[in-house]
Amino acid sequence: MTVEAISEATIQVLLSVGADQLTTTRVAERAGVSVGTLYQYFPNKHALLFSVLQLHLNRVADAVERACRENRGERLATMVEAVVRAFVDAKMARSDISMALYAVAAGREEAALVKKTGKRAQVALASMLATAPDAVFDDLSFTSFLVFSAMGGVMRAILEGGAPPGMVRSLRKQLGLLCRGFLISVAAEVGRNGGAVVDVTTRVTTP
Amino acid sequence: MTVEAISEATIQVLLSVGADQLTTTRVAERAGVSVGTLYQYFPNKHALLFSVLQLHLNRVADAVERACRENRGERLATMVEAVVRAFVDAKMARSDISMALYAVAAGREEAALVKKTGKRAQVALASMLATAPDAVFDDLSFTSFLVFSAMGGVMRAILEGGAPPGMVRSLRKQLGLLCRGFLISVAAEVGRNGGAVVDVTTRVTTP
Amino acid sequence: MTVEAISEATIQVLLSVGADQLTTTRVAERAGVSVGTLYQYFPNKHALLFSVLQLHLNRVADAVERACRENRGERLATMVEAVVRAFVDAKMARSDISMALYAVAAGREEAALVKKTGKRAQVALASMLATAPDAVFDDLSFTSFLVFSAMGGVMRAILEGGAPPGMVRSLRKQLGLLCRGFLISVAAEVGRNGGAVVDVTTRVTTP
Amino acid sequence: MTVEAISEATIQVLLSVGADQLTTTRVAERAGVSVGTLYQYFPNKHALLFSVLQLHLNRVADAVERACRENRGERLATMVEAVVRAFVDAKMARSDISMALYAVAAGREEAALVKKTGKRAQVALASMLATAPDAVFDDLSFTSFLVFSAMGGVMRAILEGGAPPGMVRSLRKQLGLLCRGFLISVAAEVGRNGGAVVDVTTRVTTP
DNA sequence: CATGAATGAGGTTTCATTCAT
DNA sequence: TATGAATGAAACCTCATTCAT
Repeated sequence: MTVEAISEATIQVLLSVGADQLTTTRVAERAGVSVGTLYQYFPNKHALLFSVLQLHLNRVADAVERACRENRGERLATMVEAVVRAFVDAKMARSDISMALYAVAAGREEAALVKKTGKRAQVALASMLATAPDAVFDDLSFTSFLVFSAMGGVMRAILEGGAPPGMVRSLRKQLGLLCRGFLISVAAEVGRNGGAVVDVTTRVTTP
Repeated sequence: MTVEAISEATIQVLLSVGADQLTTTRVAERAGVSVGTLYQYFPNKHALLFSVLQLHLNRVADAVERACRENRGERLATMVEAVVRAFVDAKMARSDISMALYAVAAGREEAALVKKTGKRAQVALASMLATAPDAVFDDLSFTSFLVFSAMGGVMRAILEGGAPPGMVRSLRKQLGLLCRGFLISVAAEVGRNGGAVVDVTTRVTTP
Repeated sequence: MTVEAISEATIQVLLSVGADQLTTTRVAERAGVSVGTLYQYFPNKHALLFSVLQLHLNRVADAVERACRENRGERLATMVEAVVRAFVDAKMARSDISMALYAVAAGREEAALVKKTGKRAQVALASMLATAPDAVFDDLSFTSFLVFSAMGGVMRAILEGGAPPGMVRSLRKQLGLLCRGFLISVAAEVGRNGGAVVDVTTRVTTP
Repeated sequence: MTVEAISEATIQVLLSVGADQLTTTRVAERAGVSVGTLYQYFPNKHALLFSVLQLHLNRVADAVERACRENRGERLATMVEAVVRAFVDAKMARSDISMALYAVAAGREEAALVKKTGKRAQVALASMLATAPDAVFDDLSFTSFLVFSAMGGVMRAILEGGAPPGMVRSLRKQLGLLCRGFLISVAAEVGRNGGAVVDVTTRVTTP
């Protein structure tokens, strides 16, 4: 389809020449259509970029939401593993797109979109975490925000750093440790303050 | 001084109109000088933005490096607290600059600079963590990378989300939990795999 | 056509305001198009001027080449008359262009182009002169160079001096004398040095 | 002296970067003074270039004038040899200057100066030729103009072509042939038309 | 619907010139 | 007199967008 060709071309141009060398003409050329055609599907350049960004962000948020939906009531470790896997896979499925869009996400409205779409994932995350049988949380909204933004930060650093192949597996594990470690700490904190019982898988003991 | 006025004006313009409405003329006006003067200190627009970014990134990396230097040999909890404090304070000292520069960091060379300067902080982090008496790590380089990029991701989300006042204290604590939780988990992993002794402050026990 | 309108406008602007008051905007205005259009046909100002110069130089070189081609084997006097006529006519056909372009030809690359295109004419000249039945030459390459550059010098002086009307006929004659006189002298030189036979039309004798 | 240093620097800059890369700052730098100083000796850029051109043109015109003055009453061949030598030597004495200034001479006022100064030389030339015992001329003004502009054209082509070393001697001879050949032809023409007696050194005969 | 030549506002950059020190 | 930072008009060039075909 023409629209898809243009969207895809946008990514390609973004990757090959960068965001500030991206011109509507170049995108159209790459898509194999004329500028005029591009403007028949997108009212202006900004809308084009915004649309592409939106598509990608939604894909990621959807993946996270689905993972959260499917893991309600599971143990914390399972939840974390599922969410991390969903997030990493969604980002990595088209890592080129993920990378390309960091440059687009810098704009004002774009940043707002990133925030808004992220919020969706965070809400799903919080909603799932509330059902964990082995952990109790204090401020699930803020906690989810931290988990999600930490994952996002690592993901970005990985992608922009030029992910070594086979890094994905390792990344899933480490990101799992990061999230689980944090959630356990937070839950423990709650336990300490409020006497709640915490049952965690990872036990660390002094000899 | 003129150069500083221009650098500062760059931040102001970045914050008030955004990165792609930033023009050299506008920056010069804001700085109270003429365009010509701006070009006597910066060869071109890109160099101006790059320079401002570099200044900021170095300030942050320096703060982290110093914290790492001053906490060698301390216990893990102390280290984490110090680094988180240094990082958050450096970012928050001029949170306007931090925010303004996210839009600048999207460029190609800029991203490379972010990576390079981040590496400096990560090296310092790794070097410090290696001296922790109560934890042993496997792949300190990657671990530091994760800690630093997670902190960066959270920081960015906070800043772009419009940090609520009084969030800083809470942020320091949560970021501390995030990092400590991760490091403990990682260290525990090592202990499990190689039998190394791990002595952590936070103990989480099942009843 | 648009391209021709722009080329023509370039000449007009060159003549009306001079080379260093020539701006791409002014040329576009004169051509009745917008700057953008100009830049769709010429990558930059330099290319525009270069192109116009090239066109003119080629026209002159072509004229000379044709004259040389058509007069192989003729007597020296005929050859000279034909070449002078071709050269003068080509320059005078659009004397405005000829004049306008002296200012353009001053640049580095432009001078190289002048030289290169001139060389073409000189080669044709030499090739023709070699077939003259009534004269023998020593160094035809250098001789042609002298003939061509002398004609060029005179032409330029005439044009920049503001050619009086009806000067053309006189000019053709005088330039003919100049070239023929030189060629005869050179041929005579050869005759003197090497004994070659020289048969010239113009005989000058002491009483 | 400062003025001379600046004039010389102008030539150097002209030669090293070309006329349209020549800036007053660059000239000042090369001269080892500040822009301010340059402006204390020359009211503006144009005056600077004009002055340098004027100096050079006068040097050449002076040389030709002197040669003409000193050869009044001599035979045509002697006159020609003297003038050619004077002209070539004046141009070659500082061939770098000669070359550098072609780019400057393209301007409007500059072209006028070239014409005006050339006129001086032509007048001297005519005045001398009038005293030749062995030739009679019709339109000495136009004839001198042709001789001078032909020499100028050849000179320019030689200089811009990158004069091979040792070309000078050859050049003097060929330029001599060119001028003498022309003058003889012209004089012969007069003779033919008006019956005047012409006594020339070069005799060309058919076997 | 598709095309792509034309548009022109506006951004970046240069550089001759000034003037306070 | 010498300096050189500051000036700002103006040049070059780009590119999002339109519209006649």
